[in-house]
Amino acid sequence: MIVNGHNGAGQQEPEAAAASIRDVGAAAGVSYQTVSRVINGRPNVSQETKDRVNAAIAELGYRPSRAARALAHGSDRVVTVLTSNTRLYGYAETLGGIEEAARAAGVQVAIRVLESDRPDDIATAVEGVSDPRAGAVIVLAFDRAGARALQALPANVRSSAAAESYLGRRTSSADSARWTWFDDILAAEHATQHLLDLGHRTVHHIAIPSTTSVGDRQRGWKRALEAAGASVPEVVRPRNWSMAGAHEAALELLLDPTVTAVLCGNDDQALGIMRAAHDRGLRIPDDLSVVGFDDVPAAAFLTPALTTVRFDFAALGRRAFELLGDGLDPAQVAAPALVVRESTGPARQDKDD
Amino acid sequence: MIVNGHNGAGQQEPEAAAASIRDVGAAAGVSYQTVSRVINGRPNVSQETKDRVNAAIAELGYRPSRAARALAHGSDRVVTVLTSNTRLYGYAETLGGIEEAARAAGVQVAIRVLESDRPDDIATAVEGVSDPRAGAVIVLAFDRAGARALQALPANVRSSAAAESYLGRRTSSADSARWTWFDDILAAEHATQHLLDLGHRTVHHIAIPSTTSVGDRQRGWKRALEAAGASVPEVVRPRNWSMAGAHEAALELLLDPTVTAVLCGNDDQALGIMRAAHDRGLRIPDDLSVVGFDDVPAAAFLTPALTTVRFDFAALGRRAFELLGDGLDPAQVAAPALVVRESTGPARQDKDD
DNA sequence: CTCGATCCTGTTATCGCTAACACTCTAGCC
DNA sequence: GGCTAGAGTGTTAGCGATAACAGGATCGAG
Repeated sequence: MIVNGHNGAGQQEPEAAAASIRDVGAAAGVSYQTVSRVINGRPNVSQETKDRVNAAIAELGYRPSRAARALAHGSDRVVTVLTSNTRLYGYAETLGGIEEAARAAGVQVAIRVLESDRPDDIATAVEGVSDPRAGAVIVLAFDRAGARALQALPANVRSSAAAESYLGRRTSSADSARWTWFDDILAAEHATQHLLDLGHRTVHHIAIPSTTSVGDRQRGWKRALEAAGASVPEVVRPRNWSMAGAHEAALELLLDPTVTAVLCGNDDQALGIMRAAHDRGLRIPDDLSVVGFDDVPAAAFLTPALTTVRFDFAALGRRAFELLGDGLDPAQVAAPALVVRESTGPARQDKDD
Repeated sequence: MIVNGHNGAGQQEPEAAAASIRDVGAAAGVSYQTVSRVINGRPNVSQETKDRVNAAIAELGYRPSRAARALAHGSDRVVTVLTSNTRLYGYAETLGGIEEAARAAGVQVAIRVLESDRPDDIATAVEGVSDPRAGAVIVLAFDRAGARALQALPANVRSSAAAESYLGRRTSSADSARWTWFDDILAAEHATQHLLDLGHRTVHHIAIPSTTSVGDRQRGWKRALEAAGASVPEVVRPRNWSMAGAHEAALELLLDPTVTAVLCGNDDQALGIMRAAHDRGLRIPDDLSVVGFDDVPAAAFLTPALTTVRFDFAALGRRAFELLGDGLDPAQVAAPALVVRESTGPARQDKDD
């Protein structure tokens, strides 16, 4: 990253030494302040001067220094996204939404990933992005690491957060933070209800890590079950948030013949379960109904195509970016919607028939 | 992003106004230069002074200004990744690798996505990242937009590139750029050979967009076919780089009963084809063998599990980051490997039997 | 007891840019 | 025809840090 400032050839070589605003001014025969005016499209510069300056800029290959600009101006147009993951669908999609909105606003986006949810790692990460004079930060608080980072953020840095649900009610963090979230509870309730309506006696649930011990998806699932008077099976907790983990856990779960419907924490898990069903000789949806969460692109092309809850993560990201501005109240993005495809069907009457 | 600098309450409120290095110095009763020394772990500062300064820093909640530091030091520890996409598996994974390496090196990572491959969009994007005094840039040159951005990059900005193959031989861009790439040709050759070995008369190919009109995957496929003396079918070009596009194109292709093996440009396309096979009543691998590229996490859990070529994109990203340093020659990352699973099998003797 | 070496700390100049103010013209006005 | 408004440009200060040099103590050695 360190650029060697020396240039043995002196000023012969136009290449090596980066031109500054003063060089441009000198070349154009105007003060460097006038150059600044031209660059920033400030009024009161004659067309002739403008042309001369632009010509000098082109000739010298001049590019303004971001650092100097930020320093003089007192702020930099940057958002830093604080997240524990950049590859999982929901995270990547949200990040994409933030990026789109930021790009449209001419704001640069930086990423800082949280290596773990250990307090010292969180502290280090937060430390690095907490330059209050620089830009803003958006934290993806979908998991514990994110939630902790959000709380660790100093009150004087401009920030907003995208979360699985409204954490404001549970956190001590200041009002300075702004939030966007999905109504996970309602979404899970609908999905569970869909399965119940199909005639399933009850619905099993495979959980994903959450910001809290009990995630909102789990909460909604339980609520629907209780409202319907169905029994509430024990929640399955795979050893990790991956397809392999879900597959492993499902292999175990599917030994139980009373399991006819499963609500998965996300589509990756659903895929793991579908494979486990295949491994156990179970047909979907005849023997087992599966519902996912997220609606990843692959969901529609699987065989059978996956019934899942669609979330507009990109919109969530865009919204989180907007919340950085002033005068906006926390609000939800478009409600999640259940997309019924082929992986859910009527309950079989009795497996042992 | 603009922070309001005024603070009605004056200095009563320790919260609002960001402390500078001078404030810390004043609070600790030393010059701000000494504070700088403490912050940067420079020698020749007494322990007592250090303690006093650290206490003042903690009390004032002081954070150094990135911008000021960058300006004074002449460079900023930032890499900007220039890419046309952040969500597709290969891109996201490579970005992840870059991020890991950068984080380990204490370098911040920024993202700039290319909205299109139109020259003016490329120019705008390149413009924004070409501050030679700031950090370095890594371009993901997997597609045309990326390749163009790479060429448009001024010679005086430190950069490296991750590409589908060694573009150096085709581009006019200076030596200042450094490269990492996979051997796509060989990988495609192996995959095609695998299918041929299974007894397939020939292998059809669905292409993905490339930096050039003929991608290296296509090149390797053709080479294997010719070496085996097999006929070279016309390449299928879906209307876009998505599952839906591949699905659509495959629906058409599979009308042809002579098609028994398909090499897809990537795993997403493979999924689209597998679904199309299902829609056409074809069984995999009995009636049709399918091979993908990338080895996305889902590949192993599909039913049937997908035979595909594994690429270590994260390693590619890490390598691209390393190349930013000095004294390294361009080199390839671990060779791609064919992972044989369930989607490929012996050719059926004759469909019309 | 004086002197140079070593430690510690302060002073000054700069990085490249923007903001605020000052100044010089040229018009347009009564 | 002197005066004011405002366009066009230059001058002077910083922004918050680092780097290079300068200076005051402290200390062992001759």
